Order: sequence, then structure tokens, then C-alpha cells
Amino acid sequence: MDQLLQSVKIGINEKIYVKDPESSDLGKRIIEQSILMIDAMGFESFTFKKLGAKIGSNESSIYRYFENKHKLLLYLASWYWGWLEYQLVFSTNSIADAQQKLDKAIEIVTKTTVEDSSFSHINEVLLNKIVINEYSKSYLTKEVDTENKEGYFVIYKRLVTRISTMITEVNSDYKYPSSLASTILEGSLHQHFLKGHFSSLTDCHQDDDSTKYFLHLVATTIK
Amino acid sequence: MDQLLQSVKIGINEKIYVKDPESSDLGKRIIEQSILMIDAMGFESFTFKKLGAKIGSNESSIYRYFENKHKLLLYLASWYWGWLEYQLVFSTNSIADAQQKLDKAIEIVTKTTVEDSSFSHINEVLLNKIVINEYSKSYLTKEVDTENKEGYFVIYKRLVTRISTMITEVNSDYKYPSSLASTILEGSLHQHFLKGHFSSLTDCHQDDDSTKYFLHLVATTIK
DNA sequence: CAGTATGTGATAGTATTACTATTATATTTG
DNA sequence: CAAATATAATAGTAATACTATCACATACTG
Repeated sequence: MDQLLQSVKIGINEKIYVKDPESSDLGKRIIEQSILMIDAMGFESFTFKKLGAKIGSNESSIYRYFENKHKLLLYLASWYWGWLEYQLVFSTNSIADAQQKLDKAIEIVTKTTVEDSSFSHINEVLLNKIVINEYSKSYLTKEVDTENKEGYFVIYKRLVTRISTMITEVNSDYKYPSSLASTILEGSLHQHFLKGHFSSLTDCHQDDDSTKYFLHLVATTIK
Repeated sequence: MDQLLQSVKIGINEKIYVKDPESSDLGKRIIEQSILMIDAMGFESFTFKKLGAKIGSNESSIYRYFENKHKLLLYLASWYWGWLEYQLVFSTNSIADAQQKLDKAIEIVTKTTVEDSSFSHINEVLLNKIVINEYSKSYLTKEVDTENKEGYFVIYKRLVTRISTMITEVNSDYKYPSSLASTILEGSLHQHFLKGHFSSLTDCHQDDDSTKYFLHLVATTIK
């Protein structure tokens, strides 16, 4: 992506934050540094107190932006999925052929994230790593149904739905378009995780193997 | 499963526990009640103090069996995967035809768990729910590489490897047997989760839909 | 220009968690 | 019966995840 994205703001459910972090310098530093810290120390060890120390601010000030670190994770994840969705829509919009369109979509969502400097304070490569390592924790909770009703997962759901629709447009007889779409998204994160920690459980060792694996899987499945 | 399993003990890495919970009555109560509690309140809210109160014992006594609740989760998960592996090996052992064997394996690992009273103190239905909701948290940690080296995930890995081998036996030219095997196991948990909380993201709404989905997916993919 | 609202920082305080340590008591085994 | 072992009870600690209050600086408003 390039300049274009610089003027686009990823629209995130306002209930996720107390105060929009994009609305101030402190807010942006919270986002920027929380990405670095969560990547470095993991979500469990990350605290608002440590973040405050890192950005030369106070714990209590961070609470003015996010109720708790769970909400911050929801924010980061929503941002990431929104960013991916933008790329997906942008890149597939002009493709007429349904199969080609789906292939492009699979490529976008399964590929390894590379440097993108469109958003100065957000490191997309690290954010992708965070999503791989922490995203499941955002919905594997007892509060998932309430939070889902509040709309905290809409962007992710919309992304799955988009892919599901593209699958149906290639083959309207295929019975499991939503399951296949969710398998692609979740499975892609999982394959990237395995690559880093359980390499014997995957055949995806190069950067683009994951894309090849899913392209083949989907093509044959809905043929 | 039936009587047979009653005399089989699921072999779990001894480093996971301080004292084998199968070796005492208190140990068995810890396992039995922790399953009920984690299912009811979720892993985050579950504490050894609450468990102690529930089983009429003391927090400190539970620490004599498990270092912390993370290790207890690893124990429960290992037990579950060991139990599944046993069923898989038992049910597929006598099948000569490679395709039939793989189909049986997929059926075993993707189906919804139903009542099994072989192990009096372990409720397999609830344990399956716990694995669906909490298993990812056991490996999505900063300690995963160390713990993997310690062998805390061997049973799960062996299970993936078994399925991977079966895939190769059906089609030795297929390039992604391990990725496909891990996609089946992880994807199955995910589809069951979606069924309960994000039903618009899956087409698996009946108990056996997940099995049908994966049977079709695998059959077409490696054809 | 005074007054007020807003944003941020500093400090303190609370309940809970995740332990560790010690001691007492009960039970089992040799 | 003595010794070892298992369990229970109590206390204590550092850290976490907040909440509340107050102070201060800046900005904007009538």
C-alpha cells in the first residue's frame, strides 16, 4: 500500500475505546509503544504501568484511553483486520473474473506482512505478529457473546463474509463457503505460528508457502 | 469407547506435574473439579484458591500437584489429546485401505464428543469444551519454545503426525500433508467454537457438519 | 482578562492473584 | 511404635488491575 492509505482512517467501533487514541499525541504513542511492547514481552506480561513508564506517561492517563488491556488488544486487532480488509477490497475491486478475484483475496490474507510505512506510528509487521500470537485470546473468553453483540468483532466478521461471498461466486454449489473462509483466515494465522514454533507440524517454511498451500486447498475444494 | 480404556492409563509427561494426580484421591478430585470449574467460569477466572474451596481442600495442597494453573491446563490438554489418540489408533488400526483409514481418522478428531464414562472422574464432554475454548492459550505464550523442548506438547504433535502420515499414504505426491493435518485438528476446534459463538462464520450447525466439511475438504484436496 | 473546561500527571489506596514458607496434624508404612 | 509422608491451616509477599483524588498546565469562551 502507499500514499492512499495515509488519508484513510480505519474506522473502529467507538465502544472499544474511552477516548480515540487517534485524537491526540499521547493516544498515538500509546498505540505505537503498546505494539512494540506486546510484541516484545507478550500480552500476558504487558501492563499499563509498564507502558506508562515506557512512554514517559502515567498509568492513569492510559486508562483514559482504554478501560483495560483487553480492550486495547481488541483495538489493535480491529485496526489490523480493517487494514487487511482495505487492502483486500482495494486489490480485488477491479478484478472481474471470480476465480482470479478469490485467488487475489487468498494471497492478500495469507501472505507474510512486509514493511508498510503508510501509518507512521503503527508498525504493521509487528502488528501482524501480535495478531498471530494473541488474536485468539481476544475472543476465547467468557465475555465473547456480550462483546460480539457490542460489535467488537465486526471488521473480522465482515472480512470472513467477503471471502465467503467470493467463494460462492466461484462455485455457488459449494456447501461450506463460510467455514472455508474462516478456515483460511484462522488457518493462515495458525500456519504462520507453526512455522515459528512447531515447524514439524507444517510444510510452510518459506514466506509464500502458506499462500500456495491455501490457494491449492481452496481451488481443489470448490472445483 | 468402553471397558477397555478403563485399564489404560493416558501417559503424560511427568514434568507437567509435581505429583501425579492419578496417584491419590485428592489428585483425582483436583482433576475432576478443575474440569467442572474451568468449563463453568473460564480459565482466566479459575484459581487454585477457588478450586481448593470447591474440593474442601487447601490452595497449598493443590500446589503440591501442579506448579501453577498453566501446567494444569497442559495436563488436561495432554490427557484429552492422549484420549483422542487412543481412539484414533484403536479405530483405524484394523483398516487396510488408506482412504478409509484417513476418513475414519478425520471422523474421530472432528466429531462432537459425546458422553463416555470410561474414566469416572473425567468428564470428556466438558474436557472437549475446555480444549475448544482454552487450548490455544496453552501454546500462545512466550514460553512455548522452552516448554516444547521439555516435551509438553508431544502427544498433540504425535497426533498431527499420525494424520499427516495417513494423508501421505493416500497420496504421496501431496505437498502439504503436515499443514493439512494441523489444519484439520486446529480447524475443527475452531469450527466448533464458531458454531457456539459466531454462527454466521461457519456452515457447521449440526453436530456432524464439521466432520462432513473436513471429509470433503481433505478428499478433494489430496485427490 | 477572568473563568471554566479539558487533558495529563502524580500519588495513594484496594481487592485479588499467584504464589512461598512455615507449622500443625492426620494417615500410612516399615 | 516410630518414621515418613500427605494434607491442612495460616501468614506473608510482590505484582496486577484497577479506582479515586488532587494538582497543574493549556486552551477556549464569554
